[in-house]
Amino acid sequence: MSLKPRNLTEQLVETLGLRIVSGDYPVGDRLPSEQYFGEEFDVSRPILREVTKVLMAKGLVESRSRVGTTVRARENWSMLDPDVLRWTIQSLPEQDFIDSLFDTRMVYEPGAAALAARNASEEDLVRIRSAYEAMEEADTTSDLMDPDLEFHQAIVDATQNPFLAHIGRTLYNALKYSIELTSRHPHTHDLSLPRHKAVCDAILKRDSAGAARTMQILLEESRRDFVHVAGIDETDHQ
Amino acid sequence: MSLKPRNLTEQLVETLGLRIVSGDYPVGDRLPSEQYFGEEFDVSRPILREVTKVLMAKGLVESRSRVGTTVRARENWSMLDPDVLRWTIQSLPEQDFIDSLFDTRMVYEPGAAALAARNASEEDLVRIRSAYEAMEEADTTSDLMDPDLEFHQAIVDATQNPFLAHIGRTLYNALKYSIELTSRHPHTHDLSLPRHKAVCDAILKRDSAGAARTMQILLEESRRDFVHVAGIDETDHQ
DNA sequence: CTTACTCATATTGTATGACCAGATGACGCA
DNA sequence: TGCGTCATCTGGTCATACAATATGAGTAAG
Repeated sequence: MSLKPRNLTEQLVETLGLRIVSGDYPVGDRLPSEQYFGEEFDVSRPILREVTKVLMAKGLVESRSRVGTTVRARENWSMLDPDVLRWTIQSLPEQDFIDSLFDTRMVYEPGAAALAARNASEEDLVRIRSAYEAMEEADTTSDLMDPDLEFHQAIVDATQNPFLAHIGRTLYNALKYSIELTSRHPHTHDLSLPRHKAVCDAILKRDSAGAARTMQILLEESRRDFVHVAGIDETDHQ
Repeated sequence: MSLKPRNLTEQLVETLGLRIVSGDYPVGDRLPSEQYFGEEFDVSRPILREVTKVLMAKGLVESRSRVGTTVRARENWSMLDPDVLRWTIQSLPEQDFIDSLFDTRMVYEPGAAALAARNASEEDLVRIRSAYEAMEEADTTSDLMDPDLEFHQAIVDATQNPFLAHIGRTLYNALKYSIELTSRHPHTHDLSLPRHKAVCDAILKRDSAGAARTMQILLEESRRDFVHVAGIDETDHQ
């Protein structure tokens, strides 16, 4: 996934972005000059300049004319940028990432579900139900992932709010990438399907309070599934 | 604010980004070639290429080799990117933007406040209280804005969650920019200060349920203040 | 010895021109 | 009409050059 660098610039963005997020170049420090990087990677300066511009666009660095390019403080990084997120996953301990991710989901997804119950169009409702039905038909936990994410995405899209929809899209992609990266699918609870159904039904009935409540329960359980997997993994290593 | 294009690339990013977000180049359409833009703006190709890379990094366009650069679907845009947000504000009807923004805040800020009540460090608590005290000392509504935003920022930072902190930072900056752009400060309600105090106290007492509840009330009121201003403005124009 | 100035250097900003390779679409041929 | 060929367009990459200024070392003045 996303490991198909189509050109030199993307390759270098990948390399340098990961280095920065990993802390190889500490916050506040100046990056090596364009000329240096040009020699290290054997690419021309225009390429390096394109790379720098991309990293600037993602908030990782800032460039001052005739001075150099410095790493910006973490709070300026575009944490929800797909690339930054991916680099974060690759360089952070997995559990920390999962914790932050689920904290975020639990903060905003119940409210998003409530809003979706109010704002969803007929097409949105169909999409949500379809996603749920696809979950019912999944055989293995890995088959379950895509419809599951589609279910959640359909809900946040149904809020009709571009910010919420975007946040959801980004987080779910990150979650998916994280699962694929570790090849460890969460151990799905038996109650998972009924609880998704509860959320689905609440939204279809446009019961926003119920949507929020059931979504919260769903997320708590989903989080436990992840913790469970992580726990198994740790004991395996001992 | 942010109207200080330091170099050609940033100028052009500003121009083209705004054009795209405004819909001058429809979604799915191909942008004019690099050569064309080079002639329209009288800049060299490397500059145009840097601009394109930046717009790609923000999710606005995608570039396929030997084919062209096309505008991506809106759901791929990095809606929380400061630049994209600014262009959105400039091209969207203001009320739509405010609505979306407050919907988002109301979805995630009560939960963030609750999390902050649990996770805040001692420094965070001091910062939150200081921000509140600065609000008390403000004389005019425009003096109130900065401490107000700092108050909310301090709270989301106190969650210790990089995603939530980043979302907050971005949205508050957008809100600030929107206010400054229209020069219309919200008509602050008399109960605004006590209600901020309620949130502050709840977090200081580490009462997460109380923090969520008081924050929700605060936001509902704050939203009304904005609607009020917008209403006044409309009647003025008639 | 301290301060102020000068200047070479380093570094980013910009432009030009060139070549490559692949996607595209028009054209001509069967 | 249908197919294959090919000129053209477009982005990808490179080499090179010059501009402009922040920086810091070195120098001169006090």
